[in-house]
Amino acid sequence: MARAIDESKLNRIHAATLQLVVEHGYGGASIVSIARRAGVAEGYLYRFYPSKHELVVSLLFNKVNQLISKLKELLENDTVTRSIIEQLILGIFELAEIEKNDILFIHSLMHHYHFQISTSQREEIRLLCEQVIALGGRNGELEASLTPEEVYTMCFLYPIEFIHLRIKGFLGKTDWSAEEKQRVITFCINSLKPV
Amino acid sequence: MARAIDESKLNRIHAATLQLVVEHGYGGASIVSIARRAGVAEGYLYRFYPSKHELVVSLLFNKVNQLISKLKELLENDTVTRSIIEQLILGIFELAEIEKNDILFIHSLMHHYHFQISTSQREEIRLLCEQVIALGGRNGELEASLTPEEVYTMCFLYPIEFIHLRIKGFLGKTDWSAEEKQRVITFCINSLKPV
Amino acid sequence: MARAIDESKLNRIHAATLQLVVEHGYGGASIVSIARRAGVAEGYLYRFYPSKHELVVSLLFNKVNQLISKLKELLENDTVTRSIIEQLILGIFELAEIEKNDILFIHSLMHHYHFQISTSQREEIRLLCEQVIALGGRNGELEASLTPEEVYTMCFLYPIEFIHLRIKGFLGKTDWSAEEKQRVITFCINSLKPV
Amino acid sequence: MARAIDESKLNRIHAATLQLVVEHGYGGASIVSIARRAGVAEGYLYRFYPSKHELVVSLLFNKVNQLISKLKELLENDTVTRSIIEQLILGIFELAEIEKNDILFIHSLMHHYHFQISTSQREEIRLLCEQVIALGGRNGELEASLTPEEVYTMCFLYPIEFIHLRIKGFLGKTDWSAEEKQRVITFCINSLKPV
DNA sequence: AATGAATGAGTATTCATTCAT
DNA sequence: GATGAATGAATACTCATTCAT
Repeated sequence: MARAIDESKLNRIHAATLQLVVEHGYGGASIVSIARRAGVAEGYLYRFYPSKHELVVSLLFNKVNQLISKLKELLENDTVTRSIIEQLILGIFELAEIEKNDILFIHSLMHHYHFQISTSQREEIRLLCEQVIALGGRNGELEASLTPEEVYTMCFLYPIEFIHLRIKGFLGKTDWSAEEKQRVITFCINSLKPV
Repeated sequence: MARAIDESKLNRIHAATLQLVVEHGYGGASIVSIARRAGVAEGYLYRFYPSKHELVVSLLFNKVNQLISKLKELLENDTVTRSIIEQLILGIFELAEIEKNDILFIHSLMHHYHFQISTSQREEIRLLCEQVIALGGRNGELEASLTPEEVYTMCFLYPIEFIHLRIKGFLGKTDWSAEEKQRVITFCINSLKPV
Repeated sequence: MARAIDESKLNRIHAATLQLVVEHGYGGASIVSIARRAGVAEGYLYRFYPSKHELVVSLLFNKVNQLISKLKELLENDTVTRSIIEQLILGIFELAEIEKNDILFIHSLMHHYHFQISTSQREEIRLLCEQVIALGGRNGELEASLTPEEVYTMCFLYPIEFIHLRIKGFLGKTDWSAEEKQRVITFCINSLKPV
Repeated sequence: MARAIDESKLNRIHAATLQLVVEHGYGGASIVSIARRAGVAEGYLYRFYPSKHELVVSLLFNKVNQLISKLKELLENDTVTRSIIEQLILGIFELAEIEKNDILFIHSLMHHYHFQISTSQREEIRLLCEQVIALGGRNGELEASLTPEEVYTMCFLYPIEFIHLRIKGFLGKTDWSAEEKQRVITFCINSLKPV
């Protein structure tokens, strides 16, 4: 009988939060600015989240889940390690091309003092990296002694940092070509393959 | 003769700032807390820096310079690329062992929205990375088509991220052995060497 | 025929309001919490009261009326002052025993900045106290020069404060015995009787 | 070397807080209004108190202490119970005549949901009341079976409530004559004396 | 009739910065 | 020079009230 929840409002809050955290950092993304950009009342988001922190945590969780799901799916449908890694990194690039704020958002918060990728997601990542190692070990594509940390570093962190450095123009360039994507992949695979 | 600036006070301010930024993040390191820990008056540091931001920027600049100087020195005194890279990474580890806050400080701010490694330092880093590539190319130790970005990523960013992940216990472990340091070096060199 | 107002809903609102004001104070009893405890929608009570304030005022009015009616009834059916006072105070205790929130509610609001016993009720109380004085004067049970204020203080305020002090455990004890009730009555009568 | 703390500012904060709590209740005395009336910056009082609540608690403590000290002093210098009680009540009236907000402030908070006279002060009051009872028992001025609660109620609470009822004009009058003060005293003593 | 989505003015509190001493 | 008293704009969050459905 009361009016239905306007889903688009919640979406706009999410979008505004993501955008403002990317643009001005967590501290610079004030509730007022988020509400204003989303076109809702200041107090509205407290109907869904108990605090600004929780809102951002939840958003981070979802964005990281996207990445994890991508890798999970690849591992289920493919058995060539090289191809899995290639698809994963291409997937991260694709995400950055479609919605570059998603990657910048993850990047911004994974290094922020008050945030961390959740314990459960870290565990999931570790298991997936172990699967990659196991698979790569069986068909001789990867060095056997590889640690999950190394796989995580090269397959997740490295592409994310690469994209971040580019978008921020750290060493000049602010975008990337198809060749450069391939180079990131090659670079990653080379570092993981047996000596 | 005017009284000399009390160097020890300034040093204490620097130490307190570094420590508190690492412990509580930039936002959590308040001027009051910095002044209190340094044992000086709140207003005192404004004699040297126009703002908290400038103080931190300056500190970041110095800490990054340490790293750059290290590499510069190595490049001047050594001509074996492998050895240069090894020494650089060992140097970063050594810094983290002696004063882990230095690395955490750099890590914290290089990803912080309001900070960036300065343009001039970025340029210096680029030139040094090019020198490494040139040297490695001449004696066939490195792939010829390597970009400065790749060298920066593997020789600076990767060890720093590794140390950070460990100290924060991202995947469990919170320290590192001599073997693990060697592994980071090998991993880095493998990724850069010719295929 | 229009649907009758759902009396039970209104009752539940009243009960919830009373309870929450007693438990958390006027400020701590939010509309949401009242509505939730009553099992009605937030907006529902605005059909009956223009504001939270009016709701509470009306409730206070009713609760105070109970007390006034008690005394009125006693004055109509009894002519022994001592017995009237005894019955009144026992009545207040009884109320506190059956539904201690009623007394705590009155107590909480009669001292609250934004509330007051209504002018008309204050007048009623004054008249009743005068009746008590007149009656007590006629049969020599009470000091002739007594003021309504004194009667009000000893017969209403004192028992209410006593009950409140006990329930809150001001000086340790949190309940009262039959003897203690008698003592309150004696104490009250002693203070009002001729010297 | 820095400027000295302006004591008058702190005094003005205390005065403003007292006044505004009396005028608009605890909830109605906002930090902005307190600061504005005191002529200081909003944030200033946080140099002395960690919160609005603590500020008010501390003020209440001091005001109640005044009352307790008064009684203590009387008990040390006098041995006639009647005279002690008389002086105490006259002292409370005097306080209300000099600075009626002090009494209203105590009255407002002693009944407020979030405040209470501190445990230690309640204990002090209990001990003093016991002293009064002991003294009054020895020289036959007071009923032997009196409880501290009864003494507290008649000697503290009753005069405070009386003053409050008058100032608020509960039953019409808004001040009191010397005779009326004497009457309060007589009333109090009568209620406590042996039957 | 009854709901509860949505509002936004209001709250206490923080903290970098200024400047009288 | 060095201090720390004082400022006030900015912050996250609350909640009585309105009104579309």
